[in-house]
Amino acid sequence: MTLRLHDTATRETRDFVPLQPGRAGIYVCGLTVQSEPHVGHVRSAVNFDVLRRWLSATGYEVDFIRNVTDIDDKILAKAAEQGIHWYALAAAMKRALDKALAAINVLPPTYEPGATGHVPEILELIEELVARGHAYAAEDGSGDVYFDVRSWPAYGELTRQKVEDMEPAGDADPRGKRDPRDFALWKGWKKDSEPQTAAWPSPYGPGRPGWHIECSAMAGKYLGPAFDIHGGGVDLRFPHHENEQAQSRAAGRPFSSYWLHNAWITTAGEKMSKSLGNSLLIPSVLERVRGIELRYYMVSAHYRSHVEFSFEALDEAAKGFRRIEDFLDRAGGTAVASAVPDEFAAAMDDDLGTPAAVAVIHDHVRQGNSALAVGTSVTAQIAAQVRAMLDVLGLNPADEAWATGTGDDKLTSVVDALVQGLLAERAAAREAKDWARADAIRDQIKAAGVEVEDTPTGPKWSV
RNA sequence: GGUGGGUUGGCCGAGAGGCGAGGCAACGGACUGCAAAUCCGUGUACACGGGUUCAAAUCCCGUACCCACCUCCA
Repeated sequence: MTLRLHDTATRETRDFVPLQPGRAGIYVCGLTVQSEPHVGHVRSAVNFDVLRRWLSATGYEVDFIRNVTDIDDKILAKAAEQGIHWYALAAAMKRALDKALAAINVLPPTYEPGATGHVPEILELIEELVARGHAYAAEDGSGDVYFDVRSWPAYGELTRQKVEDMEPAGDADPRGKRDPRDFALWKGWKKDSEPQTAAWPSPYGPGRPGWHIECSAMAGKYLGPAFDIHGGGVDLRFPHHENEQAQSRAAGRPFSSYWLHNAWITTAGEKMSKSLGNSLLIPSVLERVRGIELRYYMVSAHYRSHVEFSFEALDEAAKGFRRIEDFLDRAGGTAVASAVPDEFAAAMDDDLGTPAAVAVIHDHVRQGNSALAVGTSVTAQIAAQVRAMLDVLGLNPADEAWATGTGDDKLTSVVDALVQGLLAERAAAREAKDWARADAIRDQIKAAGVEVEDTPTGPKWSV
């Protein structure tokens, strides 16, 4: 079986053929750390985390590079507004991002390069482009360096657009540009409005990297001139990815073989944009559902499908996931099967068909529950398969990534001791067929927020 | 104007010519002292109008509405 991926550059779902057998180099555009992460950011991270896990599960050695843009116009502007250093804002938002991603079990990338740490690589690439006649220093003394769109006939190939049809950038500063569509590789330091810490020396004068160039430079450094997969959100297709590809190819680097783009998650039909201010921040979402439930919600939709976020749908997903967890609880054990079922693998191989993959998990859960009812030995085997499938999706409840603090364990044992006392009383009442008394005890426990279920092996409680 | 995507049952959400993915909710049954959980069963779904075909949610033509990108964006 071969993994097939939908390449947005060719608009085809085609076999994944790595440049080197058994290895996969992936570059994903991470975030500009300018504000708290919301569910949209997290969706992208989860989608590509699933890709990475599936490649690993099928035997690939994966180099997963996800950048963090730690300097740009917005970071500078927001920091200035808040009266703090731009790097203080970037660092604080980076910590918030790390926390959010850890809460939904997104594996840390192999390496997470930042723009500010790669100025030499960026300048090297710019110089290469200037030398080849694809970039020029602005003649207005601004210190900017632009990519010359007209010098690269393939410009627009990624998004199938003709340069003539593109709207000229209305808000762009046209100073010194040969064409309004030319974009900045290097931004000259504006000494009147920007702190000195936001400028690095360069042959063009002090300045900082433009937005797109960092990804080309860092992908080149860590994955080489040619690599397998480049990912990001759909909005990045243009201009960001188009520009990345143009820059890289104009510098003689073949760049990415496949382009993957995840769709949006919206609220009230609107894009969850930083500028709209309707962001659903992760900490507040996690007050409602657990991280594993949020992740399940995201994985149950296909990465290329637009999702309309709603708390109702999130709650439903959480219930659906608990059904899986309940089965694993009842089945006991922690064994993980060495291989996932064929239907699951087929679903994943088909452009990461996580909805179908989740359906396979539910099918197994149903079979497992049936097996459990008659007490057959296949139960453990089914549970092990379910865990293997959940592992691929980053949803195995036994994964230590989901482990809660030690305080919880202590609390659990205290509650257990209290509940057990009441359950013993209830058992005595049931023994005496005093149903009214037994139910009263159950209601009393329930009123405290603890559900009691009678199982063949005795009563079980859960919060 | 250019480019790309969408509209599926009460809800979420797959599929991409022929057996009704899966989940949530609902209803009926089994189990249970009663519940819960679980299992079994129950659904005239594919925006609209034409067309192709033995067969269309799926392909073609047209229409409507929605969304994204076109140099801030996951």
